[in-house]
Amino acid sequence: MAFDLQMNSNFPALKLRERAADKPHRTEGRAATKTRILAATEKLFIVHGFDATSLRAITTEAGVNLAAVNYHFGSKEELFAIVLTNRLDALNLERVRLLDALEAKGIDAALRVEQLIATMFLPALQLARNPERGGSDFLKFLGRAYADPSPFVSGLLSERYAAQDSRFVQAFAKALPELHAHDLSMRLHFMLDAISSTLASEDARKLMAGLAATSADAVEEDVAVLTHLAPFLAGSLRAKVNQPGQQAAIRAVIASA
Amino acid sequence: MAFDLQMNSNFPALKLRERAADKPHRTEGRAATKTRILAATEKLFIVHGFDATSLRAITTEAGVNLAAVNYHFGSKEELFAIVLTNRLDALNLERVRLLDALEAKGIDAALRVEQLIATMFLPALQLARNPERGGSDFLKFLGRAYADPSPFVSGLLSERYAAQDSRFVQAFAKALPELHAHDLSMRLHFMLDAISSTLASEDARKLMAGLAATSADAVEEDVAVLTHLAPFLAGSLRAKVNQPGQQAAIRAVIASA
DNA sequence: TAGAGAATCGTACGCTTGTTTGAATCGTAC
DNA sequence: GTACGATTCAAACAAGCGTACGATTCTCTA
Repeated sequence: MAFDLQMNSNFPALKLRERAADKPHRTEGRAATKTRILAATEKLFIVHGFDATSLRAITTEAGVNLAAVNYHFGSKEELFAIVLTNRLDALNLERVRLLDALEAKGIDAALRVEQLIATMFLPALQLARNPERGGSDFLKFLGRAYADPSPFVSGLLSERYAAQDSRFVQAFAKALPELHAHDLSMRLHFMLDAISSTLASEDARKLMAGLAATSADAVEEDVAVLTHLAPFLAGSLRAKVNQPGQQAAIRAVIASA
Repeated sequence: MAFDLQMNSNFPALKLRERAADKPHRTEGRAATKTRILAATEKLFIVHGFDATSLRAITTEAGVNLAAVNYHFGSKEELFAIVLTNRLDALNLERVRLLDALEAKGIDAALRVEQLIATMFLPALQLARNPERGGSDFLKFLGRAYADPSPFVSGLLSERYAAQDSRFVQAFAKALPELHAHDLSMRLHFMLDAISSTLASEDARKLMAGLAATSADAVEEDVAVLTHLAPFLAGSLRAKVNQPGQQAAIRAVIASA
């Protein structure tokens, strides 16, 4: 298990030095530039990812001068670090808060896995209903972030959220004691990779929207989505290897090759 | 279902015009340059993907002149199209051949899903044992190809292999008649995304290598890998929504939020 | 052996990238 | 009202990219 428990990241991009722009002379009389840059960055990141989003595209979208990014944020990486942590810190905080609550009240042994899955994904669904958090774009953002191929993005995520991730790995390990550690690790990786690329793609989100639309109430929306998602994922996590007959079926396929 | 059945792709990058270099003057007296470029391209693509692999990196790795790529292949896209189809045509041909064989002999109704999964992944495992096909690097290559974010790569794959993909979608639909078409489509997407990013990552491949290493025989290796993979994936495909008690468990989580 | 065409080479073009610079402008406090 | 710091601006920087071109070298054929 390659997780370590340090909470404060020392990821280079996060050593945000104090910038001149951080102590504004004027009394915050519309510091619109920084805000507009952040919004434009998020919007373009959702569509194109880190590498393919240029500073020129961002500043054009925001209607500000090209040099504004480096003036206000220092570099492209520092800008994206702020955009990413703005959204994801809240998410991960809420996730562990919910996990704490679940573990405090004790969990149904038989449905532990489904409840852990619900705990992982409910905060995202709830934040996705808050327009201040980007509304339904929040899910696209999430998918992009965890599927982004840039070493900068993946490094940032794994450094900053290692502790929270480890909490969930341990909880799943307790809920699935018969599963070897490396099998569990593989399956969780699997699960998260799949979720990420699904959230990032347009059609899968439409499916989820279809599920949610059947009920107007917010809670019922979450129930609808999670009752489709949880058994599906739990089924894969709980699957047993070497069921009787399966070996024979697979050997039959190999034989016809 | 957005598949169409045309076999011959008209994807722009595949309209490979006849190049001067294709009809060599000399009787193939070491045309090492083209081969070395192809090998270097594949090697670097595995590590960095399409966008992040520059022609200068390729030609340096291959020890040839920068202009050699455009001379022998016309463009970066045409070069990568050849590299990709070289490996993937053989794979997909073998996949449908195995599917034909399976459908001809009739499949065990109860284990249909496992057998279809085995049919999808066995050819990759077998090719991965052939040193001429890149050995174990073949799996990394596969993962990179299907996880690559470049529109060029994803467009090439979906255009060229749409027919084969459709064959498997139909076979799964027959094996899982109770699953709605859009649920099946979502879960298959899920499955393939997960497999791709897993193959592309180093640690997951080590896990699979660990499984395979327990048995020396080639067939037993495949059996070991597939008996771990198939039930896991089949479990997620077969999972039923709205099992009794699950809704309640999920509502309990929401209540503690 | 001479010539023709294939192959390689160095080099440069045009473009885009992130970043930097120095001057112009703005807002506020003295 | 003037002076100062914060902010904006146009412009340019160096570096990297894919591609193209003309000259040179190589290799086989006539």
